[in-house]
Order: sequence, then structure tokens, then C-alpha cells
Amino acid sequence: MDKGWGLALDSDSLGSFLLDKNNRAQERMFPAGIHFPVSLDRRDEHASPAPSDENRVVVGEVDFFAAKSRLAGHDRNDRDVDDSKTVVKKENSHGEAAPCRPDNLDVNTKLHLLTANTGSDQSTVDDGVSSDAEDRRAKAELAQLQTELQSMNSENQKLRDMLSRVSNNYSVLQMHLVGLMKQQQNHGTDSTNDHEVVDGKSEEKKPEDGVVVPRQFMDLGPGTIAETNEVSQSSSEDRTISASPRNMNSTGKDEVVSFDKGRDGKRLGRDQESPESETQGWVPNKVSKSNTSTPVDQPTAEATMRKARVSVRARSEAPMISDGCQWRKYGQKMAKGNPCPRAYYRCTMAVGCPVRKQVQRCAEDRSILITTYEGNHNHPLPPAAMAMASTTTAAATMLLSGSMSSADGLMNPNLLARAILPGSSSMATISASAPFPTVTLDLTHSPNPLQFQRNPSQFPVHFQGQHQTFGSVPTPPLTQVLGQALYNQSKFAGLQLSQEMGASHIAHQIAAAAQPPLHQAQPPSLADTVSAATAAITADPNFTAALAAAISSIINGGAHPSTATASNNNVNNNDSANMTTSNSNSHKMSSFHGN
DNA sequence: CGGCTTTGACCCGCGC
DNA sequence: GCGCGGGTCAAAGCCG
Repeated sequence: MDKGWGLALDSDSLGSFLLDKNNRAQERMFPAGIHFPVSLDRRDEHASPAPSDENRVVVGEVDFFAAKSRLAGHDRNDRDVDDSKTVVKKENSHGEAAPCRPDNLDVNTKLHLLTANTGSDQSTVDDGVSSDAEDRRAKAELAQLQTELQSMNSENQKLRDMLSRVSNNYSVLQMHLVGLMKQQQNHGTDSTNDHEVVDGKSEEKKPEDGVVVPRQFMDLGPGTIAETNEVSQSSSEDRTISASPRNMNSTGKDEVVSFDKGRDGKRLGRDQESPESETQGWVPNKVSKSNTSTPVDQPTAEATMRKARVSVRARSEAPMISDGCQWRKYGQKMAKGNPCPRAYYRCTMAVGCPVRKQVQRCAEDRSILITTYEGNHNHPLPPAAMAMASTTTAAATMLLSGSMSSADGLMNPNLLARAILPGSSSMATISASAPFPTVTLDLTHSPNPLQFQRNPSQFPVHFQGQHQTFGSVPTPPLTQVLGQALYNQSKFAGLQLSQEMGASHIAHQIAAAAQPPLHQAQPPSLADTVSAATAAITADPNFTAALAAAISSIINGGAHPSTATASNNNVNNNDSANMTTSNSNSHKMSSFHGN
């Protein structure tokens, strides 16, 4: 898993380079990107070495090139003929450290030295060899391409920067908006103010009264998500925070760092969610109580935030859905009304990761596995895990944001849902139900398979470039996240969502865009389905993602290598994926039918 | 030996 | 205040 990140990172580095499809080919051709110059130089240089010999050299070069082609095609063995040739060839052989690329044959490291002489070389070339002219032409072209490439790269970077700025601005605006809304709603109530005060969170809150909410909006991408969410959570949680940082778990296990551990001493800790909790984010539901500082009201909002959950219903024979993360089971309990035990898992990919999930089979249909996620990862996720992470985060964010805005509890879940998944029939359900606001994704049903037939390739977005940008910015992961989410989801064993569900247009785009080329290999169907749901959810809350996707799609315009199956096709896909909101139970899921 | 699972106990919130 | 249910802890055991 971790590796996945590594890949992602790497991709980033490469990403800028690769941004354009066009560029890709070039890259492959010239992995280093620098090759062009080098190769060019060499050629020139060969000629340059000895003026006196130039003639011969030139000849040799001519032959040499011919030889190159041969070499490239075959082997170097060709050396024979003239001494001059032999010499040249030898150099080449030396120069070529990497047999792998025939291209390299051209390159002699030594040539670099000669580069200065290129002028002379050319002059010699000009003297008369047609081949030289061609070479020059080739060089020129290469140079051009290179320059173009560079310019494109720079352009891409600029765009990225712009995107990141836009995203940031957007989030800021959202925050303000939320804050204003909150103020209006809560205006009469004191509660709002109180919240802010709490722990260090102040900074976040300060900007506006909106306090908590903003953060959520802030979430971008997985990476960011993790961070931001955590932050947000932590912040919310923090309130509960006591001052004492308690690293220590009595348990002594790693977990120390964060969250719950506070409990070590057993429950004592809870009250104090250590500051760490902030970092960690996950705070047990109970947190609210801890807030000694916080007055009554806050708890509600924060509590909702903390508790926001995303549950996924999927058909699976497996005991647990593979979502790319590593989980450790820390408890199991029989839940009332369900003969099947509920298992509690904690993310073990990072020491303090606050994310937990509950896995339980549906009482009515045991083939349905209900997985409920809580919290946000505070660590990089493997591509495979991105899906769920993004989904949960986005969903939670959305949910929370909605709730936040609402005066009491959730404002208009429906509105949110619609906003997110307009037209959707019913894939996801938002429930504000009491203890925890929950977004439920029902993957157990496939809607109208026929309805959505996606064009797998429709959105070919290369996000690599984005990675970079985003990488710098918190958002980066977003795309990855989404993409990965999609990717991962395909993995859900139980899911049989075959086709379908599209999410909102944006969602699709995002999904499509999101899919990182790297991961692509997956078959669209499952991935799409899940992804659609994920994307749908993800999309809204993180407008950024959508924006990024759109931009990236526009930029890349291209074809997406593989996976992305995102279906833009169905503009109305919305139908397929819906968010239905209900105040009542989290379990209300809509679902399409499937499977 | 480390990590994970199992499982009984504990804590907490909520409703009565 | 009590009971119930949910959630978590942590010792014990298992596994690789």
C-alpha cells in the first residue's frame, strides 16, 4: 500500500513532464527528457573532434548514422569497414551504457565535451553531406519539440497553480459562506462563539465564525483530506481536548500518538482527548462530553462532524471488503436486532490513524455486507485505499457541511443530496439520524444497467501533472483519490454493481479524470459503479475535485488510457446515482438494484 | 517475536 | 438510578 504512495509521488515528479499525451510519447522516447540535447550534441561532436579528420569523420558520421540505424535495429557488430567507422562505433559502444535503448547509441558522453564545436561540425556538415542536413533538421525538430515540451510543461504548471489557487479561493469562499450561513442561523444562539474558542483550532475557526464547517470544505484530496479532515475532526474533537497530550497508551502500543489512546487508562483518557487527537483526528463519539470548555450547543455541531459516517452496503461473501487499507480488528459485538456480530476495525496503516470501521452483515440479507467508515486517514493512502478514503471523507464532509449549515441538525439533506447527485434515483442516502449523520452508499443494487453504458475512455485525463500540483498543494491526492477510489472499488468483492450508476455529470467526469493512469488497468464495470457513487459523493463536497477534474480533462482532453471508465455519457446519470436524504435512519438506502 | 484475532470486561450515553 | 446497547480496551491466544 505504502508503495502505492510512492508511486503516486513518483508520478508526480513525472507528471509535469508527462502532462500531455503528446509528451508521453516523447518521454518514453526520452525518459530523461534531456536526451534530445545530448544526442544532438553528439552527432555534431563526432564530426568536430579533429578538423583534419573531419572529412573522414564526416564520412564516418554518415556511415555512423547508417550504422546507428542498424545498431538500433540490431547490433553494433557492424563495426568493420573503415577505421574511422570503427572508431566512431567504438565510441558509441562505450557511450552506450544502456544497451536497452538503441537510441542511446547515438549518445556518447564524450560528446558533451565537443559540443562547443558543434558549429564547426555543422560547418563540416554543411559542406556537403545531405545526411548532415537531415540530422540538423532532426536536431532542429528535436529542439523544437523540446522547447514545446518545456513550454507545455510550464504551461501545465501554470495551470496547476491556477487550479490550486482557484481551489483555495473556492474553499475560502465556501468557508465564508458557511460561516455567514451559520451566523445567520445561529445568530441568536451563543453557541457558535463558544465553539471557536476551543483549543488551538482557533485559527481555523477564526476566519469566520463558521468555524468548523469551513474545514470540511477545505478537504481536498486524500492527502489533504486526511490532513484536513483530521484537522477538522481534531478541531471538532479537540474541543473536547484537554490539555494533556497523552501519548502514552497504557497499552504501549504504537497507537500512542493519537486518538483514543487517551483512553488507555481506560476511559479516563476519553475525556481528555489528547491534543494529539487533533492530529489524529479520530475522536470517539463520546468526545463531546469531554468538552468541558464547550458549552452545550457546540457539541451538536461538532459531534455531528466527528460522528459523520459513511456506510457502504455491498454484496460480498468475504468477511470484509477489501478497501486497500490495513485494518486491525479490535472488537466484536453482537448488535441488537442482528444475529450477525458487528466487528470493529481500526486502520493500522499509520500509528495514529483515527479511521475506524464497523463491519456487519445485513440482518435481512446476509449476503450484504455493511461497512461503516468513520474518520479520516491521517496518512498517505495507497492507491487502492484512496477510493474509500475519498468517499468517506467526501461524504462526511458533505454531510457535515450540510449539517453544519442547518441550524439544528442537518439542514436540507435533500438539497445537498440533490445538489450532489441531482436526478439520482437512489444510491446514497444521507441520514441525519441521530447519533451520527450517515451517508449510505448502497452498492447492492444495480440500477438500470442498460441506462448507463459508459464510454470507458471518455475522460482521459492525465492527472499526473496534477499530482504534482496537487502534491504541493494539499489537494493533489484528490484526483488520485478519486481515481483510486474507483480503482479500489472495483475490488470490492461483493459488489456486483455492474454498471451503472452514474453519478452526476461532474461525478463522472471526476471519476474519469481521477483515475490515474497508473492504476488503470481495471475493468470499468465495478469500478465505475462504485466509483460513480464515490465520485458522486466526493464530487460535491470537494468542488475542487470537480474543478480539477474538469480542468484536467480539458487540458488533457485526451483519452484516458484505461480505466477511467467514467461515464460522462450519461449526462443524466444522475438518475442512476442518487443521494436520497432522510432524516431518519442511516439505513435507508436507496439503491438501485442490481445484482 | 510481532501482529492479529478473540473475547470478556469496562465505560459511556441514552431512555425509562 | 437502573438497565440497555454501543463502543472500546486489553489480556490471552493464535499464527506466520
